Amino acid sequence: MQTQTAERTSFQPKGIPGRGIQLTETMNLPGFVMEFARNEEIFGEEEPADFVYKVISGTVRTVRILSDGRRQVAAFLLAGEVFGVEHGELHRFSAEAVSDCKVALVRRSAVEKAAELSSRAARELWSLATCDLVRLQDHMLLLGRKNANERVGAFLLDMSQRTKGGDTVELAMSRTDIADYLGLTIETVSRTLTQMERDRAIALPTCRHILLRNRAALARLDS
Amino acid sequence: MQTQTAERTSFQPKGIPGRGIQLTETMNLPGFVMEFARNEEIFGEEEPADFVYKVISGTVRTVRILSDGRRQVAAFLLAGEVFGVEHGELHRFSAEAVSDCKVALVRRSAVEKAAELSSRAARELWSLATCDLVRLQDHMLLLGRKNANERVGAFLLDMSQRTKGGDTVELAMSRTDIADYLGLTIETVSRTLTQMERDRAIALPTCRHILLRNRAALARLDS
DNA sequence: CGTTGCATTGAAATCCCTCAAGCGAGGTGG
DNA sequence: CCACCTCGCTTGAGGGATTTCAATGCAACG
Repeated sequence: MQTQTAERTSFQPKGIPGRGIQLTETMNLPGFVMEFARNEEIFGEEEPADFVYKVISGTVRTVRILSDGRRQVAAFLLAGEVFGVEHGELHRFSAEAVSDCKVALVRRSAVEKAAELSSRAARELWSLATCDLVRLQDHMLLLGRKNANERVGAFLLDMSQRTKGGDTVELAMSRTDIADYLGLTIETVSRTLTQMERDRAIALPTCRHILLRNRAALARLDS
Repeated sequence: MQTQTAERTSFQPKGIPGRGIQLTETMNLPGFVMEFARNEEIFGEEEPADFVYKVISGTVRTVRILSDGRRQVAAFLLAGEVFGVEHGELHRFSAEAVSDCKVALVRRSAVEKAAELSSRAARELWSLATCDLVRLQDHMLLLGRKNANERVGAFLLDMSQRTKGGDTVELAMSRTDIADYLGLTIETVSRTLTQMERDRAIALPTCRHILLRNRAALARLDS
């Protein structure tokens, strides 16, 4: 899970240094791009939150872990999405590469200065946070009150919408990641998907490649 | 549950109109105070989010409901806490008075203008959102990965800390509210509290009045 | 061709939910 | 004042959804 992050400590711009990173619509700030291999840690819990991150390509997960190893995936971040924005000085969760991916880093101080200078930037920064809030609230309802079928159904519909692949969903993440995101076990996720296939709601050409055959049936599980 | 909110539609300042509402440290904006009776709705899901709210006294809950009636309490807001800040034009959840309470209202437009004019205000507004994020992330871990004991234990410790009542916790909310907050049933909450009392971790002089006798035992349940 | 890392499947166990009854405090009316 | 009701909380018994434990399948890789 945690491979070396030693290279991080040197902070060598891996991309085009000084080139602007389009963090939000109007915030174009200096930064650099780094690549992370599958399962590599991007930052760890309790580490200083000196950067703000944006996924360029690939998929990232944010994770919280209990002392006994129980794990909760807080979010999956797809290309174009921003993460690592924190309230305090430290990260409250860790971030890891689900697949090999490219991530843009912008100094937090630069982001804060931009927000200081431009109310438009400040508003966009606030918008990032409140977008996250909306997502988290929905997810809280899912974790607190939905059963396994509803959780998996909502997950597939959400991924389908976000990846814009029509009825085809390419999952970058493993069953374990999905389970930890949905508050289930890997076995329950697997069984639920199998059952959905039997019910002709989906097709599973391969385990990472899912075809939505009956969105209505999946949506019916939702509120 | 939903008593009349008709009086809301007139928006008569109930407090000292024009007097500043201390929304955050530096944001002192014109607004007014309203009182809500126990279980009265403060605003509803899908209603225009024209105001930002701050609890003056009493306790408020924010709620999301599934079509079949399943309910998730997203948060309990205590005196001094701000709620109703939204990403879009509409509220994504409803807010109700847990107990009789006083709530200050500030026009959203006023808040946005303040954030426009002062980067300090903008930063504080952002801070409100990210504070919520931290809380929601913790709660997500609770809902996704903790068992009934851990959930109730964490809830008691959290309430104890926030109400600053030492080892005494006065619960403003019913078992139903607690259950819907923790993603459990009312019966499980009740049984868990009873068991904690048997284990001498807490005492229950009355059902709304809880004494923490062994914080370590409660905390041990946490990560 | 064995190994390794997921994913699937089955059987048994468990935790929590559901259903149902009882209890106690508070309010109301006779 | 007491009977009566209501509402919220507690308690019990039984059941069910999900987890746990264990085995198997399967594709990728050296």
